[in-house]
Amino acid sequence: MWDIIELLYFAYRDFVGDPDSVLATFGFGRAHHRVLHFVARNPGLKVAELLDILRITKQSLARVLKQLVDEGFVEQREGETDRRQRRLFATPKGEALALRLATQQTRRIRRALAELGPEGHAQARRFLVGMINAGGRDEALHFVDQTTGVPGRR
Amino acid sequence: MWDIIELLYFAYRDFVGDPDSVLATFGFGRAHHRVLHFVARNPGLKVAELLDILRITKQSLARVLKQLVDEGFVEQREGETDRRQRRLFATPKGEALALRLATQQTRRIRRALAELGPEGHAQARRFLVGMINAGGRDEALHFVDQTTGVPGRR
DNA sequence: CGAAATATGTCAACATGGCTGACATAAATG
DNA sequence: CATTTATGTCAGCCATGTTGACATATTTCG
Repeated sequence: MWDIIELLYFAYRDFVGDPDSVLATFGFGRAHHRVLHFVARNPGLKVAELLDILRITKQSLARVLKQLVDEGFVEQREGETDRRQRRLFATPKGEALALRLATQQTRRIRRALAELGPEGHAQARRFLVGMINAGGRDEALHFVDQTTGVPGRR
Repeated sequence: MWDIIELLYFAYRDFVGDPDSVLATFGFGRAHHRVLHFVARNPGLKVAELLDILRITKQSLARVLKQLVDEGFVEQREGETDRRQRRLFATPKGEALALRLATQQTRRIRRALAELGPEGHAQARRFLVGMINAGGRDEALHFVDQTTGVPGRR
């Protein structure tokens, strides 16, 4: 198992490092990336849901979210049924960036899966799902699968 | 691929979260964990090698390493052939902690792999190796495999 | 041998992105 | 109308990353 522990470390390190240079040109960091990614993937996401995905505090989120909104990557709209809510949407500009960031990571994943044969994707997926806390697994999968707005086909 | 991006995020989040509570009781953070882990796995590691594994600066390393040394989890010994070197070793106390931290993560991994069938370990391993930068892959595998001192059997 | 390269340590200052606690506002709900 | 809910915000702290400059001991090389 020790090999998996270390490989997970190395793999994740390189994986999240992909977007760094692009992010830097916008003055953004990894925190911005995570927010933008999940907003782009889940149009109309509520702030509370985003907090729950990221498991950070309101204040930590506010810092990066404000920048994304101010610079026109994310847009907030009043909830249709509940006007207290600020539903979050990626703007076209935001979606373009999210797509660009994801593209590099996708390339890396595709390359890795290519070495695994036809069942690779399903296998990798099952492994990763199994690594998630049993409790939060359904919730995580909800965000992973039940996506109505993949960036690029809004 | 989007599902893998997100699952990797969730899986890694939970995976690295396992040791947090134990670390907190020692006043340590994740940075200490990483250092202790690689030292325990590679007895006699040179500082330069550790810097290369972690990809952090000398100053960042110094901060956490000093604490680990001061509190008796890691020990520095002069290199036998090159006396400029400070080879790093986990003390018995350090190895015990490393083992304890790894045990939780190992349990999680074992559980995830159990759902994959007999080839699970090899498959997960190949996937993760494929995710590592092609350039640094050999070097990473060097540390993953060529381990002379698994904590617990020193 | 003496100069240069190497391995490591250290100081000061700064950035990012977590955190807590307290408090504010508007809207929904009972 | 009182309470709860969704969100925002202020102030400050902490962990861990960064840069740049410089110090020390030791090895290596011309």
